[in-house]
Amino acid sequence: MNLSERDDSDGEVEEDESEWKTCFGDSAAVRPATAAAASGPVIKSPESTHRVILHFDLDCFYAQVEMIRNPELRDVPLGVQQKYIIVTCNYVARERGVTKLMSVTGAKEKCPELVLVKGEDLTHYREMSYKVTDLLLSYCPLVERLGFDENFVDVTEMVEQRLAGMSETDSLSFKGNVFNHSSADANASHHPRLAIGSHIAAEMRDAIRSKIGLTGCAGIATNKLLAKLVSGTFKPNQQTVLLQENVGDIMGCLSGLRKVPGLGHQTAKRLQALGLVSVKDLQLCPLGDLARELGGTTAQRLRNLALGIDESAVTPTGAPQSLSDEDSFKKMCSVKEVMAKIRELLGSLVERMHKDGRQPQTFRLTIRRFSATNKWLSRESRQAPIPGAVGQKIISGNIEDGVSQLVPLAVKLFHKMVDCSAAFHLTLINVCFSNLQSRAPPASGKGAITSFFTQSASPRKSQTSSVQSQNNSAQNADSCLLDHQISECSRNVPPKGQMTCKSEQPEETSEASCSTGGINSDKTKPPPQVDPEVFRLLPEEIQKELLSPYYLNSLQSHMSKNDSSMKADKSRMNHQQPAGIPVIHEENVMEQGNLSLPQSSDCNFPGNVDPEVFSELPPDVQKELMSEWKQQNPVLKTPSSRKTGKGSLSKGKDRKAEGRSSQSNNLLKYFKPGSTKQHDGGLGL
DNA sequence: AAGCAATAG
DNA sequence: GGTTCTATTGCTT
Repeated sequence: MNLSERDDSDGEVEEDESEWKTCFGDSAAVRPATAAAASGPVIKSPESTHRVILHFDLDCFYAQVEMIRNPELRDVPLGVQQKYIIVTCNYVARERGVTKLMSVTGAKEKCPELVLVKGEDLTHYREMSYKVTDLLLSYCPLVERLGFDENFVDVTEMVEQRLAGMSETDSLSFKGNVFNHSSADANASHHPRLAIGSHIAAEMRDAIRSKIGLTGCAGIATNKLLAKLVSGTFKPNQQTVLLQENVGDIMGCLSGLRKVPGLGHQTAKRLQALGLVSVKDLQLCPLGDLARELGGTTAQRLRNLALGIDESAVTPTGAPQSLSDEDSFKKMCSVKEVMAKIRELLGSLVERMHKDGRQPQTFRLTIRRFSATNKWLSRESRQAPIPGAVGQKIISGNIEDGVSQLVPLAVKLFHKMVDCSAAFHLTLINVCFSNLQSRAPPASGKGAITSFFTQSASPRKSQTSSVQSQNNSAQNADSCLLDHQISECSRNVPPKGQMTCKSEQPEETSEASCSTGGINSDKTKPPPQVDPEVFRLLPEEIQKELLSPYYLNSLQSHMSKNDSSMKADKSRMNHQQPAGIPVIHEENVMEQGNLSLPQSSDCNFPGNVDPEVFSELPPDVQKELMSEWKQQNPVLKTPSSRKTGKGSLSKGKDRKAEGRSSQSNNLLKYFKPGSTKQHDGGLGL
């Protein structure tokens, strides 16, 4: 867990603007899949600056969780320890010089009174983490997790609804900080969407605090990159808006290439080999040079990142695609020890798997061998299918049996990697379940569709259950306007670089009292949990299926499930279009591309890609896209390999979502009674 | 489908 | 960049 500081050294303030011609965005945004809405209109716009993206980042997450579990830790310097490392610490400890990723001995030297809590077991953190995600999901379906303590939320649709319901934009204001502006300076009526976004962010942060008890930062901007960058500019427990006119500033403030999210140290090294060390270097580097070194699409993507351009979608994360447990140690060199460790790890993994409810199809064992050089690198793994019977055992709750049956499999894999007739020295073992399948619906016939809906019922029971009470009360957040000081971590920490940011003072959070639980918010619709709009669009047989007692039952027992990917699609249509040509029709964008869901016929050449746009792409990019598109089709196959003609429900979806729905892995396929509508009801329409 | 690299917190 | 314990995606075979 790494709630890293962003030390913004100062940098040249660079012009942003222009350069639009280069902005082909993230390649992901161009994929037929992501471009969503197969039948939607192609909007030619350099970047979707009308989007409103939120990034949430909890303050020293592990430490906060521990302080909730034991309130006596609130005011003492607290460090969370994994092995011999302080992975994070609270702000009291930070004041005394403790930093993240410091060795325990080093931290004790700095701060002898430091209280340590063991944090190797992630269970509690994971649970809290999902509570936050689920709470955000109760507002809006487009929530993407990034690690345990960060979430992106695409609130474009919510913003549009509120905007449409407003008579005058004069009364608008920004909540929280505005990057590089004083409050007097920033005119909210010039940036109505971001202004509304800042209010939504404030409401969500307040809900997270009042319902869950966690504080954190938020960034409000027009894409994920910028939202993430700006969310860290005022810490802790504050939020910041980034205006388009300041994109150049914030990118210029980054102290090095590594500060660009998505640019890791390997690519930073390769770029350094080209003589590029600063963000500005990357911005100015001729695309050809970059492309030669990294390939066309990567070159374009990196360059766009350096410019603050990022068309990548907020992709709903859903239930995890794999569950793993691991342990590291100084030395393990006997088979006996290895077996014991594998058993131990499998025990907790199987239990987690059981709670999840899905059935794993493949098992993987990973080891790390000791080696003086490159000690941390070098993980090796072997994986194998899990026999169906074993998988059944796991989910049926027979944990002991499940473990016992997996051990031989693990041992087999172990011997594929380690020759036990020779000496060995391991420093880590990891066990992992992946290819997680939801229970196959007993129904025959339209298997794919059925599972598309029913699978949602089971996953993530454990994590989600806690939110059930929150669903109802969440809509309340809108009307919650009572502010009150709580100040816990209320120091205002301005960015180190020079930014004349005006802040709301130590940001206060609105206090409880507004969280009177949701009374009765249940809407009863044709099928109670289904967005009526979406429902209307479905083919009749699917409508019938949704109304079947089987499905309704499964839904009703899982009211906490929200979000439909179809709903997600609808909103995606509005803002995720292939980019490419510098023509801006921002005002029109939102009207178009509604409700095209079921149309998407079977044309496999992406109907959503404008041939004109395509033809203007660099040849190598064209080639890459073509080959990607070719690979789309096989992905459609369900485990039973049928293409399910009417299964074209998922046609316009992005590849990730596609894979997920058909491979059945996760959650996120369920309906919740108009989540956004409920929230917007108050102020929106 | 398998294994690994890169990226992330 | 290096600690830990995860998790995801994309490349290569």
